[in-house]
Amino acid sequence: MTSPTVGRPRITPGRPEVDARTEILDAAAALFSERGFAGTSTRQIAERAGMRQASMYYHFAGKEEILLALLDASVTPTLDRAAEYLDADDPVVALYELARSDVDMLLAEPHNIGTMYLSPELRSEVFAPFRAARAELMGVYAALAARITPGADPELAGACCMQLVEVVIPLRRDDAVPNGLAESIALTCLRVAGASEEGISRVLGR
Amino acid sequence: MTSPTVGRPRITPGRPEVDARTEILDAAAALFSERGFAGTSTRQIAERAGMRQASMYYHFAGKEEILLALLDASVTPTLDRAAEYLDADDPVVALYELARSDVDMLLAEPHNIGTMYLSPELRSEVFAPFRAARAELMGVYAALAARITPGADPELAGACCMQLVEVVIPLRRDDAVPNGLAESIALTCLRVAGASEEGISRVLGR
DNA sequence: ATTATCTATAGATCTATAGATAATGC
DNA sequence: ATTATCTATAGATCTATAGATAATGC
Repeated sequence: MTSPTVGRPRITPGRPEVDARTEILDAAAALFSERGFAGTSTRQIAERAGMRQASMYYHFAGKEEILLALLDASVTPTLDRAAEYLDADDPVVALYELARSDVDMLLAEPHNIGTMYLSPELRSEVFAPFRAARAELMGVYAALAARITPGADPELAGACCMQLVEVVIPLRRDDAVPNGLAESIALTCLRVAGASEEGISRVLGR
Repeated sequence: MTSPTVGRPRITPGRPEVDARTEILDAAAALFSERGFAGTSTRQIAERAGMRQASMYYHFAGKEEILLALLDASVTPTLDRAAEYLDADDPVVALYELARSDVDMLLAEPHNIGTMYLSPELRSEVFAPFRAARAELMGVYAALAARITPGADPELAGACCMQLVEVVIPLRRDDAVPNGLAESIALTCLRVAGASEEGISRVLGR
């Protein structure tokens, strides 16, 4: 977790208190978010992380493994939390809280890593676990929406809610995140899922 | 518009009735949508278009110009149409029709070119006109939403409506486009914009 | 001896240009 | 002569590996 005491020193010393792996992940997150996966070279990552291009390979087997580590770190806590909301007593409150916390999570990431979620490189087999986790998250949105409005197409409602949550990605990219965004989007998700005015005021009046 | 009669023949003849420029655009749209801009090489584009890599440069100055042509062709008709809805008598009907036709347009594209809208390569100055057109389209959504619910944040409502319309992009990528998608999404946009039940039934009962 | 870096580089790209060539048109 | 292709290639990457090196730890 700190600069190594062992091993050949870097030409320019790394940040103290941060280990090399974290420096690489942080550099890659910034670059992937801004230029995309294919548009970022291993040299750029290493340079931003304060080391030589080849040194990166001591910590990661390749560029894909770096992206995989970033995506896993971003989706795992989200999914763990979503599972808790699934069996909540009140699906309206649960959907609100789920959407709100997902938006907050996307805002709390040090870089706008959500930009990568739609990236075509994720089609590769390497990222199958990440795609599966995303599908599972969408399933939670769909299940909550189905409990709120039993008649509607739950798949579509789930996709719409997730899509709506992810509006934070372009807004953040354009530095256009307003105050109270998470609550606004969560509320909008309730409307998308067809929650009644009564259900909505139940959430707001807590 | 047809295979050229003049000029050195291709090694493998192109599709008849389609000019080379169109073949290049079509090949690039397919590849950009599937692998992204940086992930697609000029060689891949040319090969899919049935010509040698260098021959492409007779028709386009470079890879960026191909993408620009594709994006322009996709956004220009959309924007022209949007302007007509702006001054409609009934903003609820107008928002519904705008969203519906945008979804239909994204579905009608021969390839899922909407995938490129979030691509980080679009930050380049070359694509400023495209970004401006998108901002203008979002302004139309915002203006209609503001007329429907004067109290709310119009910027946010516009962004949410556009984001919702673009749910068609991941759905199409996953081959999960249900019947009546355009109408469902357009209706959901009305809910997002805060349309009253009365306004919604006005749209549905036409 | 172990660790974490470094330098150097092989081999595979990739983009764009130069210049030749094979058609038609005049 | 004009057009639309071709071949060939320069020059700039880019990824990953091999092997050397400079620290600490034992």
